[in-house]
Amino acid sequence: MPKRRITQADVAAMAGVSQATVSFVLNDRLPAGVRLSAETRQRVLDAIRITGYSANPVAQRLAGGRNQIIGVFTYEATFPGGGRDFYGPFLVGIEHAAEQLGIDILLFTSARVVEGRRRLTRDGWQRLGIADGCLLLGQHEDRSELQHLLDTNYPFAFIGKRSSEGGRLPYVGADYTGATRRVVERLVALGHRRIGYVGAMGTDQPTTDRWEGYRDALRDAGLGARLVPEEEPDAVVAAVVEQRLTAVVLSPERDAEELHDALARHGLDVPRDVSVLLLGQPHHRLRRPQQWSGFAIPREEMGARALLLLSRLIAADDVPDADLHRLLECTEVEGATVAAPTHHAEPLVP
Amino acid sequence: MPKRRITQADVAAMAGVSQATVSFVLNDRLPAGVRLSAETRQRVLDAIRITGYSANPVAQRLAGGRNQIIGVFTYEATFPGGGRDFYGPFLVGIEHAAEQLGIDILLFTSARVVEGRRRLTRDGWQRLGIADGCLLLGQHEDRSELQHLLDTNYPFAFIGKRSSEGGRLPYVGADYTGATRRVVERLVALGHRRIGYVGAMGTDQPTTDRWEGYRDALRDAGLGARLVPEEEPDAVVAAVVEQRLTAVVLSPERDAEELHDALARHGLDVPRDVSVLLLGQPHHRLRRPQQWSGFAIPREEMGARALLLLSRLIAADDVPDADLHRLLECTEVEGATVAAPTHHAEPLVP
DNA sequence: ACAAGACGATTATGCGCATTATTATCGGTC
DNA sequence: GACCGATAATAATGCGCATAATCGTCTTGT
Repeated sequence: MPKRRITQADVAAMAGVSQATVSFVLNDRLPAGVRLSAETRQRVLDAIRITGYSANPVAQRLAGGRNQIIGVFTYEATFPGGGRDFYGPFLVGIEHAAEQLGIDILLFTSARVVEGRRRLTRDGWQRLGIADGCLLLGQHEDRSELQHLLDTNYPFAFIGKRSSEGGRLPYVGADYTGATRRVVERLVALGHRRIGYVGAMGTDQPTTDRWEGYRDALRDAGLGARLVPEEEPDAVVAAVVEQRLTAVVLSPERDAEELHDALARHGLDVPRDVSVLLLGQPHHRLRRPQQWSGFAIPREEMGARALLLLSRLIAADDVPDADLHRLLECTEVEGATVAAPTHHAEPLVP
Repeated sequence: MPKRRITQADVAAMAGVSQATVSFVLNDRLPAGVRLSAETRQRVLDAIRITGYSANPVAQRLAGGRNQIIGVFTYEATFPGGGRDFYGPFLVGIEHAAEQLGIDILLFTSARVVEGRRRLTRDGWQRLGIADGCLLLGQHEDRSELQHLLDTNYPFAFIGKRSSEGGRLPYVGADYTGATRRVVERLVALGHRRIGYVGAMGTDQPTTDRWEGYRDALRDAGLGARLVPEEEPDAVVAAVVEQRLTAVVLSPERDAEELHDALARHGLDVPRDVSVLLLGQPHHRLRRPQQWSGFAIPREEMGARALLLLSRLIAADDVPDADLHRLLECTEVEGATVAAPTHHAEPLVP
């Protein structure tokens, strides 16, 4: 804030035109019925350059214009449990794209966390208005909020697939289903026949997607799905032993290292006795440098592309439906926790 | 954005008062010459509750009020080289405090990066105005920008010590000098006599502070300072050998792991032959889980406290000078890279 | 010579709030 | 009964911009 900010009125005075004219030139979009001569236009442009004018984003927004700010709302609290480890990469992608586009990022940290979740309260809705649009991320299922979002015509986009609300929610997600499928197919190709899915059977999109990929891959291979919902590592190990699993795919909320240790305590080596594949980056902090096999969610790219999508939605309201949704491929991670099943693990009499 | 946002005018209508009255009640601060009866006040309060009114932050700001948004400006680009690893923790602290205070965070990612540094251009200054105040972080020495900041009376605070501009720059920093001093004293107590400082002799505050702590600790112990400015790990090792150093303190920009490997290649073990202490968290990503000895900068706390300081500056403009600056203690990290010097490393004839 | 456009702008208004200046009413005083 | 100080509020203004509504001045056709 310089001593006296330069306003459109200042520019107008210098160019010898009205404030409105300056606004027209700046937005490069003449309302119907308004015309400007090339010469006037140039005078205004010169004045802008000389004065070093730059728009006041607050006034812009109040007057119903755009201000090159996009909001980021995370449903889950960002910190407890090192949440930033998970959200961080998305943020990096968002910021990277924002930098390219000359956009500022507003983090809605003021929305109080209730029961571990941020909510879009009345206050929250009001605050969204500061930004031209908003990116939403995190698990969340409050129907009324989603509906409200759609009703208001406020530009927004989700990071992470959202198939509810009749597919009208714009998003950029990752193809968990396909990635899980490929990972399982790889196990099958290696000779694994008893492959477990370790994780809770939730109703959230990532979980159902992963399960779908797992189930379909096994079905296509003529094998059966085996859900291991147990929470406790030792219970998981018990299931592995009991069902004579030679490989498990692991939901990323589960602590792979704990499982690894539990397996070791029972004399099972990874990957010799059991292959372990991680379906996405682990949500907890890794304590050891081990390279887990599985796949990686392109979180940075998701963040960046979501911002790009949102920009389009803000700029034009006639974005084709097909462009509203985008699934990015996950990268397979070779890692060191997968191997062909050892012979003795194979039942001699299937 | 609900269908029709509720404004102060709506509340006023319901309470049967004027819009101004609502504003007075909300801000809980009557301008000289204005009085409100307790009864009217209550009616307004009720109307606010019933309508669920919540202020429009944009209008608030345009009218010269506060809007509970604080900006964060980082001088260095946030990403290249995994910068977020360094800035991340500050951000976490800031966000944490922001959540407590009900404040939103605006990241000024729109400021273009020129020569690896973000700059506060005219455009940047203008954009700062969106927020009530701003936190600045990163190395930076542009005098004119600092002066401008002071001139405009815009509330701001630095994260990281800033002694320039006659001590008028508010900051929350870490006590590099004291931490370095204690680390060196610890080495001396262990019996080390030839302790090198590995790092560039820059003019930036962290560097000069660390050097000061190092130099003073050695001086007080009657020992001489030994700067090892070499960049190349092998060159550093050469200096270590040549000067028969038994310990080195390492500037965090240096890659400790590379140095470790270079030492190993020359047959020097850490910490048996050479103790290595890190003066702060390493700026690069660690590839091995080794626990480096040294000290840790309380980055999260710095972020949080800086936000608190900024809040005070925004709320009241009569903050005592003494409260404008704050140095936090660094935590000493025990680690596994320090040990007493082995006898054979000690010169028999000093 | 005069209406009908085309041309090139300007004036006016409002966004939602903070704040300043102003007004209205009443009890008491000289 | 005119005057004053309190009391309790309201009207008016402006922040800087986008945008709708309006207004001159030329040209051109007839």
